[in-house]
Amino acid sequence: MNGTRDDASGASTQERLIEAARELLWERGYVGTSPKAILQRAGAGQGSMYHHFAGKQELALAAVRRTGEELRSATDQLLDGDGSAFSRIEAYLLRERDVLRGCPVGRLTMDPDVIADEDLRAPVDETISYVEERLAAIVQEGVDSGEFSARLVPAEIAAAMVATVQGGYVLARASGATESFDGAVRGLLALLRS
Amino acid sequence: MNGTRDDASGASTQERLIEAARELLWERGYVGTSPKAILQRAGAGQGSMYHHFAGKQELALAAVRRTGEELRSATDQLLDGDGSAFSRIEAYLLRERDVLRGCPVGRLTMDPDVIADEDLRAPVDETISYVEERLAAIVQEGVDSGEFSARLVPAEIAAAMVATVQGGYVLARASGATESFDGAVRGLLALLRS
DNA sequence: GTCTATATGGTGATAGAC
DNA sequence: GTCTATCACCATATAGAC
Repeated sequence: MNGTRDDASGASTQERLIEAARELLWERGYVGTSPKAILQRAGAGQGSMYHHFAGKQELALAAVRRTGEELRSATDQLLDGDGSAFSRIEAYLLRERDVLRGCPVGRLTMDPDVIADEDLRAPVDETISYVEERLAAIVQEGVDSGEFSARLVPAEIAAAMVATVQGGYVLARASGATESFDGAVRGLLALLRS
Repeated sequence: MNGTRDDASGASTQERLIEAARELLWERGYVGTSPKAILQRAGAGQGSMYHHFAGKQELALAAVRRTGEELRSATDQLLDGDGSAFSRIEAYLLRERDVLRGCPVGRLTMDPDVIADEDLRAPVDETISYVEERLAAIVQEGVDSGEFSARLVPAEIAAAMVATVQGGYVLARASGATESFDGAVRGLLALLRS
């Protein structure tokens, strides 16, 4: 059994296929990623993928699920802890990001074949909803403690935060530079402070 | 000469090709759109497109430029006029949108072949920058008139506004519903008011 | 489990008749 | 200007040997 191998170089073929698919889905999306490209990046032969997965969709599903899990877990690390509501939100917004690569989960929402496939869309939806809900709970804490105005609706503020990040990627990729992403985040933080 | 024909049904073949390309680029992006699909939607034969355009890229370029022009012009209509800064910004944010279809310009930033092609990216960048700059000027007006806090940096607030809209599309398409788009916009407006 | 054929249809473009 | 071949190559998947 090799199911326990976990490092990159000595990983099983199945593992390398999932990792190659994750990279390509991030770079090129679902429509822009061919099984051939995945196999080449994974260093596997044609038939290898169809032994482990029924096809492109099933492999992509495994890849998207894992990426979603990773993102939720990274979000937990940023939002857990006992700082003020503002400081935890700031940590989320100012988190180091590969801005010009975009969000590996959010970018999939622009992929027509992902949105058309309930199974592929589900992990995307779950991940984004999870982040929204965690942020909303922290905003609620801030409202309860008097840190934020009681007029704010936590779910709406949380949606604005996630949208600012997701849209920040759009601005940055349009201009080819990270400034507008950083600007959008600073603008939102300024509004939160005022 | 038929270059002056302008309506949909009686439009020239070249015109129908551009319109078909605009629709498909919106729905499926550049990578997801084939010349064949464009020709079928335009009701044109294979060779027709290569008479008017050098290839897929050149046709897409004409389509993206036109979509960008339309979006800038629609933005002008919303932001021109003499209401308060807040009311004009509100008009922009609350504008009627086909939320689940996403932004016909912003969605192209997630297309690897658009971002890799300077000519295709240029009209995307120009359009998004234009909207940001127009909004920033209005925020500046609001700061000057005392409507907004002088601590706000207009370019950052404008970036947060455009990002909220662009990211709102991501939230909506992830969930398959428009609520989170509306929530994000309402959240941003609440922060602007407070 | 992995490999090398092989198959069917799509992609992006060209050639040349009408 | 538009059409119908035609092309070389890619996308996605299957078959079957090893």
